[in-house]
Amino acid sequence: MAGVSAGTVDRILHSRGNVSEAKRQAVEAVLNKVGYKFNIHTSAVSLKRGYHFIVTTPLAGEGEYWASVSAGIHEALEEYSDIQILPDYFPYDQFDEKSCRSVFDTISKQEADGVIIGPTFRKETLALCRKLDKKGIPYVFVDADIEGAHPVASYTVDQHSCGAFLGRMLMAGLHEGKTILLFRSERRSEERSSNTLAREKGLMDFLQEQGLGNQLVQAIVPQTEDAEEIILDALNRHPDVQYAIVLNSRGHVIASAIKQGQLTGKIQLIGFDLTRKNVECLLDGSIAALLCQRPQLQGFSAIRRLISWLLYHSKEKNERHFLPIDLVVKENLPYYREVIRG
Amino acid sequence: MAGVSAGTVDRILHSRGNVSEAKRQAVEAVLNKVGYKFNIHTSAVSLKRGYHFIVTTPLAGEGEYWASVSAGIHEALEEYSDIQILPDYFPYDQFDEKSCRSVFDTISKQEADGVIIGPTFRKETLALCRKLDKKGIPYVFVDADIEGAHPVASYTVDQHSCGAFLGRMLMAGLHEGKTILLFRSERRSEERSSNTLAREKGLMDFLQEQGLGNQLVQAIVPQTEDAEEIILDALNRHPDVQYAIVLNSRGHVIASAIKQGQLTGKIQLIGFDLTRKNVECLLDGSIAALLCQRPQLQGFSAIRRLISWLLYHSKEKNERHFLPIDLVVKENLPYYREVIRG
DNA sequence: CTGTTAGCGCATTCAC
DNA sequence: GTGAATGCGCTAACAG
Repeated sequence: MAGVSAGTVDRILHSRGNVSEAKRQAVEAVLNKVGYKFNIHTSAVSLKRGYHFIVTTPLAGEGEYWASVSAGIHEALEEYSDIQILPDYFPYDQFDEKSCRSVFDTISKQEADGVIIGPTFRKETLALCRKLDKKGIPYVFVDADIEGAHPVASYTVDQHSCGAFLGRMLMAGLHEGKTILLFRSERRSEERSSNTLAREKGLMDFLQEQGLGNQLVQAIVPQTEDAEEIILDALNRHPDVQYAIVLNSRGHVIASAIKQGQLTGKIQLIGFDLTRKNVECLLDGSIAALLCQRPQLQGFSAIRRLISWLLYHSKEKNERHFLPIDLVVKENLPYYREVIRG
Repeated sequence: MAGVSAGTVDRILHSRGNVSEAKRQAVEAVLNKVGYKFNIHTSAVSLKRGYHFIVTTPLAGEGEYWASVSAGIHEALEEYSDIQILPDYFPYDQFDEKSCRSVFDTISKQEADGVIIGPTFRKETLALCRKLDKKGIPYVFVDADIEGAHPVASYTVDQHSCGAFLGRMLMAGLHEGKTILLFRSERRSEERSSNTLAREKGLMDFLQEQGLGNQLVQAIVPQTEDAEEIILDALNRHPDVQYAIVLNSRGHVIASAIKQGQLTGKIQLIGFDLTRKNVECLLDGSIAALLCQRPQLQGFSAIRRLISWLLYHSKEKNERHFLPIDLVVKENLPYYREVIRG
């Protein structure tokens, strides 16, 4: 239509240069007129080449949070199976900075076309990102964002809103004179998870605003064998407790203690994440509700975005996507399994 | 690899016949061995042809429920823009059986490659489906399912669970001696929406089970001008009301009355669907929570399924998909807009 | 029944 | 700078 060959159009589409200004304008005019839309799939077919993606997240035990992220990644690979992608997993120990450092070191020596990072340690992650930036390897964050890095995109949840959302649920149900008992996990590492901290701040800010600040008490849960005892002890010390809450995915630990103490139904436990253990507790009634953050959608979106970046340098870098926060109870649980788009 | 030509493989892949049993087996063996995966996009490219889809749902006013379904449909068309699809909208009046009948009549005379149906009237829908069955035109249900029809798939929400979910939320927050006031809309048509009825049954069953059955009272909301007055009157007659609930998307009507009566904050209103008007009420606090059923995902999935059916007679007919039920309050609202997959 | 050929949108390679 | 040729997975049309 513009009187040029396919080669020239290709050079223009991908800004490869070596095109005269006149022809460029002519072709772009036609492109606009016919509403040209890039076809990522035929492009991939034609390219023939495969891609090598590195996925580095905390080690995903079966049925745990990070396994859902992986599930989303696999759904995306299935969906885009016409594009050859080889995922390569590099899990690290989220409680051990050294493990993270050594894994990230290995990664920075690898050749890869893209990296998906589920970050935990800020310093280590930034170091890795700097190396990737230097090599020009695109990367995407899931679950948490790291300031100062330059990812193609990040897929996270606004944890402050998450905490506020929890606060709203508590406020809606809290009876006169009753209290909320917040269980905090003792972290093995010195630094507590930044996601958990942000949730806590969101919750506290909300409760303060609503004048409920003094109805919340706290207890520490150790990672030791006698956790159950300590939890029960805390529950007994606070007979007015109506809600027990946990800001990470370890709600099932509190649930065990609640079952042990025959307190099921007397105390409403609210936790985070649809892990297998938490789901079991939701079903047996020892957990009243779980807040969830679409881990599968995170994984799915990450792959999808890397593909669109690699095949078609689409849009700007540094997109920050905040995914929905879902509330799951026994009644709507069956419909939350493995749903990305239907 | 099987020593046959592409033509033969194609005949086998699409069960077009005219293939000897021996070659079929040989080819299928190879297909399995190499893990062959059909590529729907290159197939569409090669086919060159476009598709004509008919979409028939209740008329979608801007910002209303059915507009979200349409939004999902458009997102899918965007996603699959390499496949030429022409959507054709045939809205009907969901309060007028005759309008539906006449629209469905028109549709049954059209040529189409697929139909998406948002059903309201059982008899009319069944009549349409029978004609489509006869013509061999595939169709998909969104929002509601019709027994006795043979859709390729349906994308709905389990309304009974929806009602139970609402019941759970009410139970969690209900104070001693307080009541729940259920507002029912007077339907212009004789038959009340089957979705609403199923929700109601789910709610009642749940409350009964939990021994809360007698804490619920009811009031009828007319579709007339004086609705607000009648609503306020009902609220005044029941001074113990803690929760007001509505089982359809008209929660904003009750919210208006609540605002009028200066009852915001005193009465917790729970409704359905993220329509524009409801969202406004969520933001100003007159609606406490909304239950939602992913209308966009319904539309998206419907298109996606029709495509996969047409291009690759994949899987069985008659899939029934139940989508998640979400709870939206002010705090998680911002993250629920237009999210299909990220 | 089966193989050949042409062509869809796209990208690479190479000659001019 | 530019175009022509080739090939990716796929399908339709046709020849045998």
